[in-house]
Amino acid sequence: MDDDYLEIVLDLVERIPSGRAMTYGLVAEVVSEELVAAGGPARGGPRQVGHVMARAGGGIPWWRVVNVTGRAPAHLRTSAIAHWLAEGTPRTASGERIALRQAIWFPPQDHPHDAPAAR
DNA sequence: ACATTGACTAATT
DNA sequence: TAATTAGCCAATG
Repeated sequence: MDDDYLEIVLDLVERIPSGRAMTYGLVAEVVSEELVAAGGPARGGPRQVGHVMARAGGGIPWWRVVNVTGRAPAHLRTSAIAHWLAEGTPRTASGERIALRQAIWFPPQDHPHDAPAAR
């Protein structure tokens, strides 16, 4: 993937507020929208986002990006949980995963509570 | 060009 | 809730 793609993904991830989270799929969708808005073709998917994260390594709040089940990858699970605890991210009773319904975050594009018809 | 793989997801069971 | 299966998109061999 291009550095372009990488930049957009990382920029988005860094905008996720402390104590909140986004899923890989959601990140992928927002990035695609950005690409289209920039005049390019939509590309990438959840797995591409994952690859970007892997390449970026540290230096970004990777623990705020989780899979759709609210869990972090096996090898990072423990430290991710520590971060969630430190940030007060809503977690499930088991503590191993994030309570997505409460923690999920969407970029501030508009958050109208009742405007489902648009687009 | 084909097969495999991966910080994934959605639908079934 | 957890395990399986089949898609998915792009990179790699």
